[in-house]
Amino acid sequence: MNISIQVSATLYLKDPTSSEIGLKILTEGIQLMQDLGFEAFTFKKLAQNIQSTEATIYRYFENKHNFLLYLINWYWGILSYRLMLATANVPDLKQQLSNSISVLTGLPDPSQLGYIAEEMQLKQIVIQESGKALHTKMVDDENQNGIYLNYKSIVSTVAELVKTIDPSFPYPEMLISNLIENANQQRFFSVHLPRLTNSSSADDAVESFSHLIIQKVLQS
Amino acid sequence: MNISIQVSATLYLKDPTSSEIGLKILTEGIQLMQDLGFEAFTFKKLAQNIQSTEATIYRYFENKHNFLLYLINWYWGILSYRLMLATANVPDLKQQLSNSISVLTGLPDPSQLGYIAEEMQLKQIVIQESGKALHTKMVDDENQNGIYLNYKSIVSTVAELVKTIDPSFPYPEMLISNLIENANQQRFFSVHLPRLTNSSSADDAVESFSHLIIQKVLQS
DNA sequence: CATTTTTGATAGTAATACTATTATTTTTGT
DNA sequence: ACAAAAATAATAGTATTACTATCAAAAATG
Repeated sequence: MNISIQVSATLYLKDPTSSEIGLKILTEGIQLMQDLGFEAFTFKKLAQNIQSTEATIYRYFENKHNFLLYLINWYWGILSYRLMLATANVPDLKQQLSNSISVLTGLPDPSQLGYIAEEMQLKQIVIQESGKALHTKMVDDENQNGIYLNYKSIVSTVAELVKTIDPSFPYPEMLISNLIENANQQRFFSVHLPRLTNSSSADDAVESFSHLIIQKVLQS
Repeated sequence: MNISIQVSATLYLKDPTSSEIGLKILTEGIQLMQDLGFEAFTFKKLAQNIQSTEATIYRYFENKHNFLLYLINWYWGILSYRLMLATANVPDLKQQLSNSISVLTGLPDPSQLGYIAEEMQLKQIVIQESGKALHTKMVDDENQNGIYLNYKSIVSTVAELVKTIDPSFPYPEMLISNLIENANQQRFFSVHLPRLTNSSSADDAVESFSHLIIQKVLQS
């Protein structure tokens, strides 16, 4: 059975998970977004890929910007869910935090609890494209529409954990959002600008770095 | 007298600093890029702003993507220069590192040594738009053309400092590129998604956070 | 001051990001 | 099973963008 992940309803005109063709838009859209990148991705090309028409896709999504936001929101929904699983029934707060950092900065593993098939592809899209979705003149409106609630709730949850463990630490939200953003950025660097990082594809330096920062920076 | 900042020659067709109209493209272009954002910015609009024509601007820059890369490269050139100034004749390595972190993560100050008029505007553009320049299918080619040399050299220089101070620290490049990227990201968050950060516009929490990380993470 | 270079003015093209219309197919409620 | 409603396909059309091309006028230069 599939777990339903919440995606803000302001992001679509018609719920793509409610029909065959909607699901095809999602699965083929993810693939095409990865293959072409956001700028070369068009609804026309996607329509051809799924043997449908532009007009049909436009009935689900207002434009490709909103489609990208949908995918990103979906990703944060998945992470939010995995975060819950990873901390449930863990009595020790420091262990909860450590598990959270692994979920947020590590690589998803198909054998992991709560793994969702699309997660790896969505993560790639978040790494490659999320800056283009965020750094727009529309951010403030979109934020008001609750588009970033999933993300903000993740940061807030883990930052609360930090506050409980070390109430004297002055920048809990900054610390967590930094570790999340850094993980994605460093994974991008390791592929395209390896001189800017110490993350090789072999070991998971990004995750280790994150744990190290937490361990050194928090008093307990 | 103005200091000349090196910008990679592969980024322009004709050096914009070599003519009146070229300089106008730069100064008005920076302004318009800030006002409109990268997606709404066009050479046509810029041409109208400087009472010239699209064709003229196209003789200086191949397209707006390259124009943005030029601005970003210019910014890293300025930082690179300020980094040199801030560490010259400072005997203590730890003080050199601390000064470097201030240059890279703090806000420029007009009364500061080596301040360049355009720096603040360029910084804003880097914060808002640099993800769009970087996260493209062309990164690898552009990297080969030396577009990122300024940035890589900054990271490398400061990472070397880290290595000298604490040879046991395993992720020096990651640490520095993280602090640089984080500073820009957090400044964006503080304006648009304040829940994700602890940076208010009043104090400079971003810079303090960066110094704190360095201090806690390195052994000396 | 003749020549080269640069710019201005204008036109044109292919692609993108949509909107609109109507016919056809699919779904659904009874 | 069938009428009504909804969804989709097919097609056309529009404004804008991101350029390229051409040629005359102006400016710089040697």
